[in-house]
Amino acid sequence: MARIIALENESKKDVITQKASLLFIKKGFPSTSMRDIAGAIGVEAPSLYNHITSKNDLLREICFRISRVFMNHLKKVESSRQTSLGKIEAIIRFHIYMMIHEFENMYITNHEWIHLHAPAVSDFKLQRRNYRSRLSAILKKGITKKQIRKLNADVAVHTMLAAINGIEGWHRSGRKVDARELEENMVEFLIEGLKK
Amino acid sequence: MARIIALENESKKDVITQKASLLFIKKGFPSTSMRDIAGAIGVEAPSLYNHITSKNDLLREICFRISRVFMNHLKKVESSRQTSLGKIEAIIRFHIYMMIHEFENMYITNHEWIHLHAPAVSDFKLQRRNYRSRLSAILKKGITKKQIRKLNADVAVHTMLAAINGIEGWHRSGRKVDARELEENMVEFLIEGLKK
DNA sequence: CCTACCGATCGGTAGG
DNA sequence: CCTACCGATCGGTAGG
Repeated sequence: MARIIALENESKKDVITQKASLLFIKKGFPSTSMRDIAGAIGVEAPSLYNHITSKNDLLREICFRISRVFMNHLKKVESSRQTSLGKIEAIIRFHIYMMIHEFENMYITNHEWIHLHAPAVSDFKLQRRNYRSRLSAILKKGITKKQIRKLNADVAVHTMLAAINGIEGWHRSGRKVDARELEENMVEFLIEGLKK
Repeated sequence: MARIIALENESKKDVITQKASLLFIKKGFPSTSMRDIAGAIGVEAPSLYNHITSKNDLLREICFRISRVFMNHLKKVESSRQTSLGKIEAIIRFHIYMMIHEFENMYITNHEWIHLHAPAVSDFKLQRRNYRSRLSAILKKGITKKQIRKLNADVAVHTMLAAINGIEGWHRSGRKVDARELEENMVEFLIEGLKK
């Protein structure tokens, strides 16, 4: 019984998060009011607070869930038996996959995290910095082993991640590109730019 | 005399725009209040309205000035005598230059344009679309002439522009990278990815 | 350039 | 899940 109630709460919260995500993308986090979210669901704003803690908490959960997913993936890649270039390609493909299949939460994480509150915002920045410096380490190893072009590794990491995050422009403009074609073209562009 | 007053008004307006830009970057456009801007200058909020029309108008002027600069540059490149790859490199270098030297206004234009009001927002999207499809045309010509790798041109345009706009991450994190090193590494990465 | 102030809207709480 | 409502804050105007 307690189990059923818990499940009902979770699913209602998921509905809120989902509707909120779409509005955050459309209007931005600060311009989306709790009344907007409530209206999209069909309830009054105060009712939302039976399921969530605060508007900012909604944002926090989205950003940290995405952050966790990338951290877990990175750990697997780091401990895999592949060349450095192979690892980078796996990471690139995973970022592309996430931009396509988790677009809403990716967009919000990439753009609205600045509105996180006091401890969360610095935790988030720290995780991000850590993630990128570990990518940088993989690139540097690949450069040493002459698999990767001699580039400034930090510049290369920022460049390739930004390029992939640019897939958002695709969703926004509503252009029709096959996901597979997008992935293959982007991977070729980036890998050929990196490959020695 | 009228001339002098006009110049004074312009310069005061420039101060407002400049201070507002910094706040828009730090807090986002919607979360920046007119009181924030006024406070940063040292006046009361209503005083701002002697120099500007509205908060949204401030955003509009920033976005359309940047848009105009890119359109003018593109026109020059299009009519220049260079290979397609040469044109693309010139455009890449110009985008990098702008991201470094006009960072504040570039950041706002890239991120906050969604908050533009009714006719401006669609004008802006139209200009953007037009600009990108003209870059795409240059790429396609380069592919036909076998100067450029056979890629989906729209994907390539989005990818390279997003990559360059990613320079914002650099400013934000406050990392120290020499502008010249940043430019050369990024150009090499992107051009080698495009070159046949 | 200011003070005084407007109507609207915000996130969130009380109480049921 | 609702109504009723809070204090705060918003963009902007009036009037000087």
